[in-house]
Amino acid sequence: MSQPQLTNQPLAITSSDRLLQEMQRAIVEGDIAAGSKMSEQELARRFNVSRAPVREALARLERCHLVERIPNAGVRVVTLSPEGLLSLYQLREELEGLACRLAAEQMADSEIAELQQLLEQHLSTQRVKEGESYYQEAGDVDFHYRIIQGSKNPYLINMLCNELYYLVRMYRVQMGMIGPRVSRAFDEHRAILQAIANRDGELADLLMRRHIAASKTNIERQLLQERK
Amino acid sequence: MSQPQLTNQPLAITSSDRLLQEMQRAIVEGDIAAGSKMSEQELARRFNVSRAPVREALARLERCHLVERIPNAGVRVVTLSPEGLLSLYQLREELEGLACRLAAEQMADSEIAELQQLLEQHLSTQRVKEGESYYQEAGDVDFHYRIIQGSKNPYLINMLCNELYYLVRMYRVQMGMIGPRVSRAFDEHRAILQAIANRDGELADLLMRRHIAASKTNIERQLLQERK
DNA sequence: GGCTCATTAATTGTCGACACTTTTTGTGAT
DNA sequence: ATCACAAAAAGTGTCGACAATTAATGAGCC
Repeated sequence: MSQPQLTNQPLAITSSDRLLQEMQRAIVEGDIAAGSKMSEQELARRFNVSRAPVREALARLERCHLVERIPNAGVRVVTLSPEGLLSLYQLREELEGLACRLAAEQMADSEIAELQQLLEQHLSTQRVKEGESYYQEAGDVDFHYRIIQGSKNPYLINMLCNELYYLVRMYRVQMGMIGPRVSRAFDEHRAILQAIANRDGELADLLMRRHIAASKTNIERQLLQERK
Repeated sequence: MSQPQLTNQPLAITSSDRLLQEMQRAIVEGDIAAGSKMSEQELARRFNVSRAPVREALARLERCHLVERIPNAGVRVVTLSPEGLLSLYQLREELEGLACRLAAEQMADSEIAELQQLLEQHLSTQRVKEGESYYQEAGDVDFHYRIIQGSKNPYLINMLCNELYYLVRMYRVQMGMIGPRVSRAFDEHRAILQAIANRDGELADLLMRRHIAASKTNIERQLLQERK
């Protein structure tokens, strides 16, 4: 039940890989504040490496939209905003909808069966550990991840699993939004998978869009609640 | 009527910017063969710079899917394939369709008017220089570019204008596909823009998907013709 | 006191050199 | 001749230092 592997490189091989993972985690979880500026030298000192791997890692962070870089002026962590969240989820709806449609065509029967099994397993685990949100998050990630992989479209996979995933997670974490919606999400997952099993791409597409839209409004509500 | 500016940095400021542009052009136009391996040292010698900016440029080339990098083993130019083309255009259909839907909501009346004017201008230029494909290409790029910008969704803009654009262009160029389809494409452009002007996002979405699908089958036909 | 401009400090971009990994070459055995 | 294994060559990853650019500091003027 471990966190699924979202990158091709199994474990940190090189220095910059380690850095990347550390900084991804730090930014996503807010250890490095949103909007703050990151000095290359400071990071180099902090992690006991040269500036070269730091630059490499920063370039990759920019790639997954966690930092913004201005030439000759350095990088700063992105700032979260309702508009940003909306833009991000607009894309997710479209892309994951497409992923479902393709998965309904491309996934092997064995892959679908595996995923069904995994889903039931998550559900039982969830029932035991009621309210323990981490497992929900892990299960949710796992489900979406497998469907995206099932689309067999390498560009789509790269966008969702490498370029957009961490920012989505950052929004969720920093808005304290890994919350309830558990049983409902499970039901929605099951319906989506059933549509895929029936090779009904259109329906799977529609259901996934609704699923993500629901998640979006859920976060938006949370966001408004904090500001009132 | 110059090539529209697809990147935020107006002109090459830093060394790696220059390198990036040179290599993008070289790869897209086939000066550096698809599938060939690129040595950092060799590139450094060839462009009279150190390896540092070369690495920077290569990282950005990877970002727009023009090269693939294997840790500790170097980078090689991507290879073109019918499957790759299909995957790419599947995404484009979806993303540019979304761009149209958003543009229908977000574009200012003035922006739409400008684009209409530009389109007519392209058409007249095209009629004069019948068959001169470059102008067609430039006009096409320009049209799509403006609509994408009109979506006002920064992630969508980045994906289409920075990450996918050059690969799309590589497929078109290396398959000798900047060809006819001129007047028809213009008509399709006009219909799409009209739908946007009418604030009919649904229709603009549909028309754009068809427009791209037509372009795709056009390239596929070309590809099959070459192999017969 | 606030603004402009020159000077200083800090940060990024680039360079050449070294350490480690991968690939190639070459040697010997089956 | 083919294959396995070892040595060498090439290439990537990392390091520290210098050059160029940007941001910060302070003096002078209004």
